[in-house]
Amino acid sequence: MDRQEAHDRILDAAEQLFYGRGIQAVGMAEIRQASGVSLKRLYQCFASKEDLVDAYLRRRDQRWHQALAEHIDRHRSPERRLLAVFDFLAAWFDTSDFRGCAFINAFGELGAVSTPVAGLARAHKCALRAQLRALAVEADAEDAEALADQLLLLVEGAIVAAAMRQTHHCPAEQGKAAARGLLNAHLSTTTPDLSAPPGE
Amino acid sequence: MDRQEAHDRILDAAEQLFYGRGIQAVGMAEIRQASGVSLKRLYQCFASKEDLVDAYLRRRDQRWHQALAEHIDRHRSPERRLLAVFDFLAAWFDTSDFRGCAFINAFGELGAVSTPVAGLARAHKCALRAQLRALAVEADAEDAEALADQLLLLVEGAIVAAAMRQTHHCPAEQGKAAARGLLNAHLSTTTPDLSAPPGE
DNA sequence: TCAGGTCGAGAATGATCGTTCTCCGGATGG
DNA sequence: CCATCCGGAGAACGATCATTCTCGACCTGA
Repeated sequence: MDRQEAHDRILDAAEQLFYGRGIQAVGMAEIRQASGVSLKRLYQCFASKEDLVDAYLRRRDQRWHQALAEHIDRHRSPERRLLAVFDFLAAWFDTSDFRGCAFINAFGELGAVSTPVAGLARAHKCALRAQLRALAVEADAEDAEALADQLLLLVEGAIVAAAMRQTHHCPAEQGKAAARGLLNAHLSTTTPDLSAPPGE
Repeated sequence: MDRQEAHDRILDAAEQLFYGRGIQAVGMAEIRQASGVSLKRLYQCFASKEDLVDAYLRRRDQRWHQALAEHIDRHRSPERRLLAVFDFLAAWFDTSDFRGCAFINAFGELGAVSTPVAGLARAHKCALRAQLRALAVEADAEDAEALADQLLLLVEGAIVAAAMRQTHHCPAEQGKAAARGLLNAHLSTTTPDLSAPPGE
């Protein structure tokens, strides 16, 4: 097993464990065991647990945004692209190991105590807002900034609600419905009513 | 110092520390020092850290909901009462020690590892939804359940966004604006447009 | 004054954790 | 065949933490 493979296996194990149980709840020994990499190698690849956490969050951020972008890019019409965000969420929420937003969780756990973690969480949300803003601009919203802000609330709210839900009602559907309403409101002076869901 | 006062001082110190820095980041010794209560007494009042965390979350839940209800009850008109939720949030977000929702944070940190914590967090959000539902019913929304769900997304999203924000834009205002839009949409068949903020 | 009880301060205990070190087997190069 | 390096397994170290224990001071009631 070469260095690169060890690196990846460690990061895979760390992601699954950190995300699934919380960062402070999993020790380096457990990551070692789950990855099948020796402790020595582990510390060659990542100088400290802090480094590993950093790498975990960075890779997750990149993958998450890429997956979201791919989901959006399956659609052409600006409205559909915007609403596709919530379809992406719905699919994510149905993942068997879904446990909320890794960044919200990490921020709640370590945000007050680790500036790097707080910074990565903020950067993740900032990038999400930029993505939503771009969609709002595409959709010709009157005030794209305001729409982006409001959509961000819906997205984050849906993620939190989905993480804690006990019922099977899908917060992504609720968010999508709300987003349709907001989008419609932001377009109301120039375009026809979109309140009724278009067939898809 | 009698038992009751010790109990309260411990809980006060624990709340400030747990909320401000995260539960696992603060040790019993620090709570002892901050509360000025001896370790022996601390363990007489709370049999374990788990107990203390439980009590912290229960008291915070009760106080938070009571403060919200009081804020709502300053208004009479159903629309005002509903939107007052976001004024409550705005005031909360401006608190100097604001660090997001204690329950979202606790859930992210311990939800996967402690069933009591997960249960308390879920109960907190469940009560919030019930409160929003009541407001939606008062306001004669066509579908109070759906409106409550959507408002819940806005509230939780606003809390998360406020916890992480770097700018001084207030997510509570964004949430309020979005809520006005949603409320209006839910009333559109029966009542006049409320999109324009009423003077207050 | 004494016996009994309570309390605070902080040391002791036992567990866990991040990190480093030791030791050994095996691969490699001459 | 030998010397050298590298990696794996896991013991060792030092720190921290939750929890308990010790000890001495202080109060109380007779």
